[in-house]
Amino acid sequence: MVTIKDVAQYAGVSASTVSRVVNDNPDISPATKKRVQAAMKKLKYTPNMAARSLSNPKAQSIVVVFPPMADKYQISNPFYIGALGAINRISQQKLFTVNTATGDTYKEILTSVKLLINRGQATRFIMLYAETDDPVYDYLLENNKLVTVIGTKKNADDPVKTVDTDNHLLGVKATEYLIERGHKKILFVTNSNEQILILDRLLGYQEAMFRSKIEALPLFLLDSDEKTTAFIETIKQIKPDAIIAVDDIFALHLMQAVKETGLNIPTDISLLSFNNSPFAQVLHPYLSSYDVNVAELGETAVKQLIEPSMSDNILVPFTLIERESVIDRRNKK
Amino acid sequence: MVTIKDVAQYAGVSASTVSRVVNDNPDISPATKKRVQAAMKKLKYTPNMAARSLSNPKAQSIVVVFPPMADKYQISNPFYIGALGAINRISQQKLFTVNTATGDTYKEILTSVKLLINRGQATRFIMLYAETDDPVYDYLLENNKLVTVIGTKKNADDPVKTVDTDNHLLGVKATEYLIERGHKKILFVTNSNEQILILDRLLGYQEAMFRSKIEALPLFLLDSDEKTTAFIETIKQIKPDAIIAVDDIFALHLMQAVKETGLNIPTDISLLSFNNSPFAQVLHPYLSSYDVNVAELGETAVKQLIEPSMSDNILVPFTLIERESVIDRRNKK
DNA sequence: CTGTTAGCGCCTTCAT
DNA sequence: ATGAAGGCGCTAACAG
Repeated sequence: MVTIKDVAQYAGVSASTVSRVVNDNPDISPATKKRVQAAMKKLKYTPNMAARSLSNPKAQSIVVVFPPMADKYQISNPFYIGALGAINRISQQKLFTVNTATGDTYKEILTSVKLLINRGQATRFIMLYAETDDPVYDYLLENNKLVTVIGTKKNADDPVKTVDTDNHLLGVKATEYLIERGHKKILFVTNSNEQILILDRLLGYQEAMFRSKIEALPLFLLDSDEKTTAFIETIKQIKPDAIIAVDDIFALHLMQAVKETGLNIPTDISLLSFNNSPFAQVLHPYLSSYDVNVAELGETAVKQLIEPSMSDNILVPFTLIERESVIDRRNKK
Repeated sequence: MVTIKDVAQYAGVSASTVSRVVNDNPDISPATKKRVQAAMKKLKYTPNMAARSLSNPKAQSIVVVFPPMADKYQISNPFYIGALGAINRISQQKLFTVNTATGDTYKEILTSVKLLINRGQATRFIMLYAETDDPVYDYLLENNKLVTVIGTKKNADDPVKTVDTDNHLLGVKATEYLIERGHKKILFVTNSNEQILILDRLLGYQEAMFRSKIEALPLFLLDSDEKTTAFIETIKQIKPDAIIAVDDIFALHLMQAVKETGLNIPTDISLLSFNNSPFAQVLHPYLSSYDVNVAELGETAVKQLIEPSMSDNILVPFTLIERESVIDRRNKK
């Protein structure tokens, strides 16, 4: 293994100098900087993370906090693993070590977090979820840790940074996309009305409908199996020409329900959803769905944590993945 | 932060002594051992991992190697995240730090692995996948790292440990389960015949059929969309009373295909699958599926890596999760 | 702008 | 069975 001393010797400088170029210390002459970098490259030097965080305890590690794993649905969303990948990638570049805090319950996650803190002086955290009654979030704040959450903060004045999708805009864009393609009766369906992100999307939908001077249909809340029959009835009565579902997997349920009405997707009803999870491509028609750009979400989170210049609250753009579940109805008239 | 010295002082011993009890050094008197442990507890001492791996470079870290993330399907299997959770949990107990190696491609994963090795002297690895042409596996072996793979080794004499599901037995049990419930014409359907695990399950199926003196149906390989019509034809002709699918998500495709024949699941055809992923509960009828016990797989992997006494190759039991897709046909006669 | 020194928390000889 | 001393690789004052 090649150490900082090897590089120093090879470059004819002291270890501190090498350390300085590694850490981008500004007051170092371009000439020696170049020489040292050449030496590092030549020797294939890679800093030892353990030594690093020993002498500079509060800086070199990022811990990624996962949501409770008891919820298989949530956890099997490739979002989490994708975020981990993205975070890993730039953390490696920036010479940060990444650890993970996991558990089946919030309590276990908290234990995991505490251990990491006591053990390795972890001070930087990325929370992959945002839940209202989450003790981990509270603990981190109480102990003055640096945290950025992918999602929203609990209270407006919490000292945490956030990266998130612009869910309001998402609602607007989805609705406009449908309207542009000749849809008039657009129904917004959700399986929960407790998450802020869902509310935001709904508001976006309503705004877009209003602006297009089309009457918005009331939200249909399908939050239990029992409401499925009511949903089917609603479909038969209202005969919407498009449905916006808040999530791919939920959209799959809707597909099954719609099928029972005898109506066809997408011929009779278009279906548009969010998250672009693998569930979008399980059954035909494959779902058109909005991708929220996990990689950028993850990268931004890391940058917010280690680059002081980054803004505190950032919104990341999304992308529509067009597949089979929405058709253009304009020429049908 | 409380250090080893604090504990030493509090217990009235030297730091070395504390270090020895932390590391289970045998020649330490029971009395002082007890006293030190009390002190540790009292002071809530947790060893600093960075310092630990600095002075004892080759021992304190485990890296978990993920499969390429480009494959969204594979990666969204909660298996990986579940394994990470289990590994995390006992690694924390055993005073090991866990890092992750990730990437979109094998090449990127390899880069990640190399970095970890050069940086933190990582020597212990858990591979979450087993693929025949995987450069990461080769690299790890060439460099004499300690590795256990969750799955199978490439060559019988590779110096790696393995934990795996007994896929042959899985095939046997699944088939027997169906037979016991009065099924006679059992069709085994797969979307690939290249993975060893699938072959093992198939062999298990054939063995069980043979032992029950029931004629085994030929394997149906549904590895492309074009073969769907052929599959539908086969169903109509053969009229199986049960189908074994190699994976939940694949089973979902089969459900859709079967529906087109006019036959009903489970009334006409039972459907049994493997992996017990969240996909099993997306559409009714919810799938009966075999759970492979991720937590134990992960825990065993860690133990194999750090406890010399553990056997090199271990099989972990599985569990059937009964839901709606299989019915008992015995009383129907 | 660069080198020297000390020390981060722990483990491991080497003594005793 | 236990303590003292040195060092792992790196960074952070402090000089100069």
